[in-house]
Amino acid sequence: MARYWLLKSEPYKYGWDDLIAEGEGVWDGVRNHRAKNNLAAMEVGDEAFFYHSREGLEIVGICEVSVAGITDPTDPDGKWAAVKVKPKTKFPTPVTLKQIKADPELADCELVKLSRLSVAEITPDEWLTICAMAGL
DNA sequence: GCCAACGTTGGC
DNA sequence: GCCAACGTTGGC
Repeated sequence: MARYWLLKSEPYKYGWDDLIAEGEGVWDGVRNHRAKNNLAAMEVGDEAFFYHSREGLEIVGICEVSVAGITDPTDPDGKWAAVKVKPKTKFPTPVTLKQIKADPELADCELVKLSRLSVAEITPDEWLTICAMAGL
């Protein structure tokens, strides 16, 4: 069963444009257990929103997990998880955090409630709602 | 730049 | 094993 996710990144470190330029990106550097659990639960073909934190504060597009269940190459102990993602769809209209917070259907999502979580799970309902807001 | 929320660390 | 202190993250 495919699940949905949200990946946060600071655009000045690694933004949507960087992912496009590379074609495929390794999602590593996660040092939070809950985020790690989410990473470890991802499967090839799962889709994830790409969210710009600190700057922009909006979901800019959708990427797809291309390789799942790898160990973080930046972790010398090999304890942390990582995945590879490929860009899939750029949103016609980015969905801002403000819009998400303003929508009662989305007010409970991990992104809003756990603002410091860098890898969050998105329910199918939330997924559809956000896609609709993005103009897809 | 500030501060709230969360995670981690270390003393007991 | 508890909890206070500290560091980091991320929205504002």
